[in-house]
Formats: sequence, C-alpha cells, structure tokens
Amino acid sequence: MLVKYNRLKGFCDIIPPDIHIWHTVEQIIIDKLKQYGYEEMRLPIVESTDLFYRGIGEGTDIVEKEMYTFNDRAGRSLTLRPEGTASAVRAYLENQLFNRPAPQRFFYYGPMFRYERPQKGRLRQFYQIGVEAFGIGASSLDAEMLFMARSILDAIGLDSLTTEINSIGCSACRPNFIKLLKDYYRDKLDKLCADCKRRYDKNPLRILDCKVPNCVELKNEAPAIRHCLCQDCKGHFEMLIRYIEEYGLSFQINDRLVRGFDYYTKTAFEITTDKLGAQNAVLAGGRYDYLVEQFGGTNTPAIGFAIGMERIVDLIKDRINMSNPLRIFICHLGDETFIHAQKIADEIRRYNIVAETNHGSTSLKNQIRRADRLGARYVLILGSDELKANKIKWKDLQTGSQYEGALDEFVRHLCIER
RNA sequence: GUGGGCGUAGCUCAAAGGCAGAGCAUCGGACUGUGGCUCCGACUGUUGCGGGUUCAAGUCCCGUCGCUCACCCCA
Repeated sequence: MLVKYNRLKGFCDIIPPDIHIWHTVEQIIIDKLKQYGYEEMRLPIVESTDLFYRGIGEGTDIVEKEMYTFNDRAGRSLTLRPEGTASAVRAYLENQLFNRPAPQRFFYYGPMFRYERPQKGRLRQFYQIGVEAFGIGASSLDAEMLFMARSILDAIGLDSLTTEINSIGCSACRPNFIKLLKDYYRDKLDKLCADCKRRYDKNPLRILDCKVPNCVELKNEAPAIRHCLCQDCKGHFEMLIRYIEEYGLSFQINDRLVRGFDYYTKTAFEITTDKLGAQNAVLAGGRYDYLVEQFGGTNTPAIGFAIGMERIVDLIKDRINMSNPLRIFICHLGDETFIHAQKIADEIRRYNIVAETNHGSTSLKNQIRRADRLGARYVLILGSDELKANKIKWKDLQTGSQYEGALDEFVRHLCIER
C-alpha cells in the first residue's frame, strides 16, 4: 500500500502477535539470569564515539564502517551503541561497582545498532541481552556461564543447538600464534581467496574462519591456537574442559572459532543452530581480561556473552504455545448501558483479567462475533432487562452455555476457572 | 561496499503481448437480544516508480527505488 512514511531499511516494528512471544522470551531469560544472581543495568543507547573506538578496536570493521556516528549540537562525536560490553565496563568503573564482592554480575537489555546490509537474522537495529561478570579470572566462572547459557536456552525450549568453545590466548601467547600462522601462510598467499589475502595483514585469525573451499583445505594443515597457548591459558582451558565435561554439558572444541572484537582473551564460545541460515549464532561471548584495565580500572578479569533476541524469537516462533489470557468481552444494548458496562469492566480488571466493552451500537450478534474473533472466553450480556434486574448474563464461548446472576457470582466463577 | 532472487487488492498468489482475477481477511445481511458452520452481498488497484519497444505491456527492454537471501563482517 502507498503510505507516506516507511520504516528505515534494517529497522523493524515489533507488533502483535509477535510482541507476545518477545514478552515471553524476555521474561524467561531475565528470570533465569536473576536466579544466577545477575542484576540489571540500564545503559544509555548513545555513548561517546571514543568509547567504542577504544573498546572494540579501531581496526575492526564495526568501528571502521558500521557505526551510526553523528555530531551533537555541541560538536561532540556520539555513536549509537553497536554492542553493550564497552558501555557495561564504562558503567562498572564510573559507578565504582568493583566495590561489591566479586564476581559482580550484571545484565542489560536493549537495542544495538550496526550499519550493515540486512539479511536473515540480521538487522540494523537489533536487540541483545548482554551478560557480564567482573572480577574473577578462574575458569569456574567460564564454566558457570556456559551452564547458565544452556540453561537459559533450555528454559526457552530450544533444542538442536551446538555449543562450540575455543581459547584464543592472551597477550603473552596470541602474538606468537599469529606469527606462526603468518609463517604458515606466507608462501601460500597466492592460493588464498581475495578476502583472506586482506585478512592476512589485517586480521589473520579470521583466515581460519573462511568458507571458500581452497582456504578451507589449507586450514587443515594450519597451526591451531589451542596448541600454542602459554601455560596460564593452557591450564585455564584444560580446567574449563574438565568442569564442563563433569557437568555433562555437550560441546565441541572448535579450533577455528575466533572473535570479532579486539578485547577478547582466552575462552571464546558460541551457541549455534542449523535452522537460521547463515546467521547461525544465537548466543556468543568470551573472556575479556584486559578491557577494564584498558578503560582505566585496575587489573580486572571479566567474561560475558550476548543473546541475539531476534534469532531466538525466530527459532521459537512457530513452536511456542501462546495460550490466550482469560479475556472478557462485554456486550451491551442501548445507550444507557454503556457506562454500566464500563463500570463492570473495571470491576473485573481488578482481578487482573482482560476485559473490554463493545464500542458503537451494533446488533448483539455482531458484538458476540467480535468477541469470538478477539479470542474472548466469556461474553457478558448487558441490556435494559439485565440493567433493571441488576443482573448480568454471561456466556461461555467455549461450551456455549449461558448463565444469569449477579456480577459477584460471575467473578467468583472466573476465579475458580483460573 | 559486492552479488543473486522477487515487487499485481490489507494478506497469499493467478493472469506466459490481447477485458487485471481468485482464495483468505475485513465489513454487512440471511438471524430486530446470542458467536463459530453455511449461504448471499459489499469493499479494496496509478500491477513499486520513471522511461522505451509495440496497434496493444502486469508480461519484453533500460533505468531507478524497495524487499529478500548470500558475501564481507557479526549476536
């Protein structure tokens, strides 16, 4: 249809009935996070551009060409947040949250913005629930996070998911590995795809993530970072594996799993599905032990992950059982009955039941039809006869049976019903 | 930024150069105070937009915009 204004490319209206799925999923995730001791932080959507430059890394694609950056009226460069971790770390330091006992656990929920070409499972404005825990470097926390991640997805009812983990080392061992990797590829550069040739200089770890057949083949002989870790990282990773094996979590070690942002260290993980097309990660995260210090704090290890809400909703959409809430529709006949119907509706709403009255004068038949299409369980019938007798009629649209009595009786009936 | 596919009624889609259609949805009636089922009726169009070819274009050609999937990158 020809409308005057359209939503922007990559931006989305979330409307009924989908919004009900969102509410359900949000509730499940947030409840579970709280059970694990996580507390919400509400963070600004706009931050100083510099926060992301320093946090995510200047050389990354996100910072280079995917941020919504603009100048405000005072000429300051601001950016719509492309991710949440940088803001969370800023808030952690700015509000001195490190004074609480470690680990300090937080989550946040809201839209993120990246200027990318949209595709399945990817929008320019997309919603993430981010989870961060500060102050503990031990792999027990990594393990707990993985348990929690799986337990969240289980609670939502998702299955056929794969948990992949890897360690991408630290400042002590990663440079050595990158050198080794570049040594390996140096005389094979002409066999790599154009993208990988670019990656060789810019982000060599990403060569391991390439899908071009030639590059995949070359990868088989390439060194794996897991075998080049320093003592600390190696021990950390081995301990993590032991924990999650003992816990009984199914997972795969993926040597080619890397991270897009500069701040990640040691543990990297991703939970993927094979049902979403190319954008297959529903949850991803990892450890970032240097970021707090880099932002001016004391040496504080940290780990976190983010859940892609659109992807979760996509996965669950055709499976979730959206049971209708108990809903009452009040039919009334004649002008003098409308206000009376409104008062009865208010009375019913006090019991946290959805109640609405008909608007516009139309036949009782049409009113009941309207109620039926709305999915109402009961209609109340309120005409001049009922008004005179100070009674109401109510009809159960599921069974078709009809009763007459005082409002109290109906309300009592409803409470038993629920 | 690059490449593929698709744009016809509110929605899903027909019409293979010759009168723009169907189903669903919506609204109303059959039934004046009783839903669903059935039947009947009403409604909706600059065929995304602009140009070209043709006696004739939804259909062919060019351009453009939009949507979508994939690459890049990433949740």
